[in-house]
Amino acid sequence: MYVKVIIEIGVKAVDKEYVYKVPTAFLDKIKVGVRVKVNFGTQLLEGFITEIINNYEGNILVRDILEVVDDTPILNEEMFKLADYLVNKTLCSKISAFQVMLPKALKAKNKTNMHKKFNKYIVLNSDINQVNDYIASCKYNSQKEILNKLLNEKKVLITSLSSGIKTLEKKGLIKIIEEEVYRYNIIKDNDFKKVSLNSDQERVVEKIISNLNISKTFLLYGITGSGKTEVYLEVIDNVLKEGKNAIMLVPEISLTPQIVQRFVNRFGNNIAILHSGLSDSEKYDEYRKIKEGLVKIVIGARSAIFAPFDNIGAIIIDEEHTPTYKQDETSPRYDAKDVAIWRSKYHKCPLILGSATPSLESFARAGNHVFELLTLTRRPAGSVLPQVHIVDMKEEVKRGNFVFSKLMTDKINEKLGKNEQIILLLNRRGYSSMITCSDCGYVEKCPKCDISLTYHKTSNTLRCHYCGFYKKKTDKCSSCGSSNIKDYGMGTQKLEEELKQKFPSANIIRMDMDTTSKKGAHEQIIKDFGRHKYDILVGTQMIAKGLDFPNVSLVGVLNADMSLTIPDFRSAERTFQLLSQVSGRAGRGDIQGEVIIQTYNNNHYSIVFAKNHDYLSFYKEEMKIRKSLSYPPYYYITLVNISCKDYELGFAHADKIGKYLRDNLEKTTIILGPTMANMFKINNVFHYQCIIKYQRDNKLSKVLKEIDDIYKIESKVNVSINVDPTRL
DNA sequence: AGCACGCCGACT
DNA sequence: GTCGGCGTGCTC
Repeated sequence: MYVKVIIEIGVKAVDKEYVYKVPTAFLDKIKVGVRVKVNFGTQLLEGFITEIINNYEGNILVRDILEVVDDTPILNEEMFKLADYLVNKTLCSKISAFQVMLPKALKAKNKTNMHKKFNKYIVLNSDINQVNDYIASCKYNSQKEILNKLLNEKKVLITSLSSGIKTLEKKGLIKIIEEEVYRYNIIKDNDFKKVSLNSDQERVVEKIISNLNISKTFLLYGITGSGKTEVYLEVIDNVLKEGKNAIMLVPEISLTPQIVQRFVNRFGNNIAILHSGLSDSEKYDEYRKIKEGLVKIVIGARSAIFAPFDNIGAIIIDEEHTPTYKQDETSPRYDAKDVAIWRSKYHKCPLILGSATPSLESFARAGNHVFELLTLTRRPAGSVLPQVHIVDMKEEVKRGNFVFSKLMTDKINEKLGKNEQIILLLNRRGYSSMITCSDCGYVEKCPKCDISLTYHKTSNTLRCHYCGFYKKKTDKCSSCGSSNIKDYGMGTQKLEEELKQKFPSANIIRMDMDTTSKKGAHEQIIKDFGRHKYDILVGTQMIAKGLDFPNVSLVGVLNADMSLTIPDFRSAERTFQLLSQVSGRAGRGDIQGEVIIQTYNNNHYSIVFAKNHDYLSFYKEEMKIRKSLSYPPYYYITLVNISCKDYELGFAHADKIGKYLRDNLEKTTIILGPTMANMFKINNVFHYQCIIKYQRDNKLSKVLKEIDDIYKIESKVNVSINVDPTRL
């Protein structure tokens, strides 16, 4: 007897089935889906049995299986089929498809920290200039890589002490810290009372539970405060009554104890929570609880969609528009929504996508009756929407107010005087440099792609990283003629200084990547702010979720334009979503909330429609633009990224790939590029990209596979393919 | 990914 | 003379 085995190596070149012989002693232990230990080259490795075959007729010398690891299969039939789907859809390796479905603890190489409660991290221990000097003079690539990573990420999780880390620690450039792994400890509140549903919610719940045994996707479009969570709770309740299980995805950022508490109150300890704060062994514990049927509900971020239930009754994806449901960085580049649709078909159960600001893709699908649209439009009685002011910063700048408009200053003083709290939202700056007019806020755009042009210092040009269009940088703003144009951005630090100077009596807390890198720091800040330890909370997007504080009467958006000028065709959509979230947070009547949005683009439709809580008008306007420029949802997009350490060689291959795509895809398909990717040079590797736009192309998947196959052998040039990317 | 093999430069 | 750097190639 022989078996086919997929080896546990995450490399495309060995992503195939290898045949091994089964010694007679193991004959009864061999099953498809169990792990085995085998010799592979000179190494001892683990792999998964994918097929049992009776005889092998190839002429390769077949080796023996050394050990059978599991008594019962790790992979079931659904997982095999789902892996096939992922391989086809995202062009990932089979082993990476298996790995994404399983906890890391099952990996053979993962022998560290199985029972530890602490994670080890490395952080920088000296100033940035010193680090940069060291990088410039150091000849060891591993050390340079560590330092570069730390410069980008500030804190890096480590599983072992490499010699590079040891050396850097000895030299005092970095230090190793240990942090307790954060754990939820939520106890059912027995005093809690079930909220009764209003007629709107009842109608929606009825519709869903009358389809509990059908694979069907619902788009639950419910304005902020309309009670989507009660609908989820009720649907899950019905699913459990049928003896089935439920999966609910929420964005990592809103996986807060408060949300979890509501589910625990209703369903007790029937719930597994999967979030990034768990250690590998804790994730493994949760996985086993799910697999062994000890829990009926899974709540978690993106990867929780793979929860190994074998009788799913409903899948819910809350805040479905959130881009993090798509894994863009690492293979498999899957979209949890696609996996959810696949699983809902497999299990014949409904999928509910909920949002107050649905993605254009989902709303368009609802319009085409691919999804069924359900709406919740009623807010609870007594709730009052905040008053939203838009401030034109072009006028303010003329008066010398660069950071705080007059209205913002006055309102902050007013609220401080009444002992009420304030949240200030500082949009994070885009990742590439744009040239902004300080007088009118105009950012030069590509005439063909309608995205911001990025400034390239070396050639003094403004370039579009979608299509390659470029023009020389001029000294005058092409909108207002002002010569006051520069690479302008307001950092959190500058803002903080100005805040302290202007409002010296206020207690201010900052919340961003720097202040929340410690586990639990995020929750601590929210808790402290909720207890009014601080008057003003300043932060980036991450605070937009947690604006539900009864004593907050003013939310200020300091630079609404920052997300608008990010060179991405979805920048208007992202801006609308963010501002809607900020403006839709209703007060309970006792304190009237106010929102101030500062912007240079005060007439931009995404800002105006967000102020008016008008999703439908935004949708219509944005769809027109998407249509005229052939963007999603009218066209699909696939991104081909070509990277290479050698500038010339990288370009040559990118060019060749571009030509190949043009020659072999259908004529209706649009191919842009190759261009230099937005982040062109990272860690001395050059990145090029081709953008493929298509409505239907029967040749695409074959052509992409061909390219992928060629470059998994080529070692100097790396090609990664991203189907339906969330950003370009 | 590892690990071996193999081909060049700077050391006991 | 050799130790060790990392480019290349292979793994049932």
